[in-house]
Amino acid sequence: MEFAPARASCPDCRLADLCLPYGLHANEVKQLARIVKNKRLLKTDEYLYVQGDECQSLYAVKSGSFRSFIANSDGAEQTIGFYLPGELMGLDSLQYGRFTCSTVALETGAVCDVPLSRLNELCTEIPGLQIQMMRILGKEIVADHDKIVLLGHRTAKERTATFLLMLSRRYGALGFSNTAFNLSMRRQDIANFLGLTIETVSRQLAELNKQGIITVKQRGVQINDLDLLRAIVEHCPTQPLCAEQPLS
Amino acid sequence: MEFAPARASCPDCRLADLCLPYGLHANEVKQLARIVKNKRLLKTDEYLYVQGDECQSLYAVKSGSFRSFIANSDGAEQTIGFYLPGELMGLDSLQYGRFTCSTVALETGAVCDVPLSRLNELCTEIPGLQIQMMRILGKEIVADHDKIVLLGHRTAKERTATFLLMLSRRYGALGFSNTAFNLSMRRQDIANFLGLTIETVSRQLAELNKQGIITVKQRGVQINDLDLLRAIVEHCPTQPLCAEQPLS
DNA sequence: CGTAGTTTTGATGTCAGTCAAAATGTGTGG
DNA sequence: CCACACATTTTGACTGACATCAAAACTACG
Repeated sequence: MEFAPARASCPDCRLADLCLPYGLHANEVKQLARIVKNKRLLKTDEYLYVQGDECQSLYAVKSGSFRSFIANSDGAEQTIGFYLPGELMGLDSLQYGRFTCSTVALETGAVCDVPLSRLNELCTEIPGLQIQMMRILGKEIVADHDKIVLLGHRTAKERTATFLLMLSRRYGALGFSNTAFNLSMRRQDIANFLGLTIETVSRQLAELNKQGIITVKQRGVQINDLDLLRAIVEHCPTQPLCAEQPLS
Repeated sequence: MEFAPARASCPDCRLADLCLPYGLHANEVKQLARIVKNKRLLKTDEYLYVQGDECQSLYAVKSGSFRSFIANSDGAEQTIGFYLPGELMGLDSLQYGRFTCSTVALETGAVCDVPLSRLNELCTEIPGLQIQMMRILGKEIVADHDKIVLLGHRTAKERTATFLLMLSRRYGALGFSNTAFNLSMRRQDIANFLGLTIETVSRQLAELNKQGIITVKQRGVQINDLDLLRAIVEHCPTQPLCAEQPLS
C-alpha cells in the first residue's frame, strides 16, 4: 500500500501523527528528522532484519507492510504480528540490543531508519519525544496482550473475524477504506498468526463469505456487514485489538 | 514469597539489580528512592488496580506474587501473566494512561509505588534510568512474544512444561531453588494462562509426575529432571520464555 | 500455454474440551 | 481435636472442533 512519497521527511510526512513525531513542536520534529536516515526500500520477501542481529536502529514503516515472526531451531515459525505504515518495528530489541524476531516485507515497501543511540540522546533533550516513545511502547504491549487474548480461548471463527476487524480498524485509521482492502499476506501467514492451519482459515473465510458477511476473492476482502462481524467477537475483551487506534 | 523487608528503600533493596535501579550510580539510586512512595501491602485476592482505572503509578513487586488478566463484558478472563519480585507492573497503561488489565495478589505481598509523572521527569535527568526503562519495556515485549509463541502452536504437554520452566528460571534468578518451589497460583489460573482447562493441566501434571520428571503435590512442585522437561519444549523458539533472565 | 505456487474442498483422525463424580484439602465453630 | 461445609483438584467417560492427509481448482508468471 503506497501512502506517502518515500523521500518525504518527518515534517512533511502524512504519517507523522501516527508515528514518532506525534505531539512534538515543529522545531522538535525537525530535530528528529535530522537523525532519521537512509529511507530503505525493500522488495517482497526481503528481510529487514533477522532474529539475533544486533540492533542499531528502529524502523518505521513508510509504505508497504511487514510480517515479524519467531523461528525455532526446527525452522518452525510463529508469526508475531503485521506492521502497517506509521508503525515502529524492532521494539523487542530494546532489552538486549538484539532482535528477537525476524521481519520481512510482504510487498514492496519503504522504512525510515531511526538510529537507536541518537534516538536515546534526543529523548533526554525532548521530553515530548520520550513521552511519545513510552506511548508507542505501551501501545505495543497492549497490542501483544490483545494477541494473547486472541490465542488464549477463541474459536477459529472468532479468531478469523477478529483478524479482519483488526485490519479494518488499522486501514481506517490510515485513511483507507475500512470495509474493502487487499490482504498483503498469504493464507499461510494469517493461519500461522492465528494459531490455526491454512485449511481452517480458508474454511472460515468461505463460511463468512457464504453467510454474506464478507466477500472474499483471493487477496481481496470486502466487509459487507461490520456489525455482524463484530457480533462474532462480541464476547471479547473491551474492544478487539484496541491498540490499533490512533494515539490521541 | 518473602524476599526483602518491605520497608527497605531502593539503595538497600536486594532486588535493586532486577528492578529500576539497575545500572544507576549510588546517588542516582537515591534520587529514584526519593520519588518511590507508600510501599503498599496487599492480602491474597486483593486488587492492586482494575482494568480501566486511571494510572498514576507503576508498581514494582517487593514481595509476594501477582496475576494480571483481561476480562470481557461477560466476565470471562484471560490471564496475561504472573509477576514475581523485582518486576514492574502496569506498563500497559503507558499508551493512554489507563490500565488495560486488572492485577490481583496471589498471596500476601508488597509493592513499591512509582509515580509516573515523577518517573518521567527523572528519566530526562538520569539518562541511565531512561535506558533502563527502555530495557524493562523491551523485556516485557519479548516476554509477551514468548507467550504468543506458547499459545500459538503448542500442545498441552509443551505448554505445561514451558510454564514450569518459566517459573524455574525466574525463581532461580531471584536466588531461590529452580527445582523446588510452591505454586502461588491455583490450577484455574495456570489453565487460563495456558489457554487450557483445569482438567487438562491436572492431567498433564499428573503424567509428568507419573513419568518421574516432576513430583507434584498440590501447590508443591519439585523438578526431578530439568533436562527431560526441557526436552519436551525442545522444538521451541530460541529459549523458553527467555525474557525471564536477569538483565545483564 | 505450461509449470510452480497458492488456495479451496473433502474425508478422516485426534487432542483437548465438556460433563460428571470422586477425592482431597481448607477453614470454621463446637 | 473433631465435625461439617465448601473450595480445589483429580480422575473417568464421552464429544467435538480443529488438524491432518489428500486431491482438485485456481492464479501467476515466464
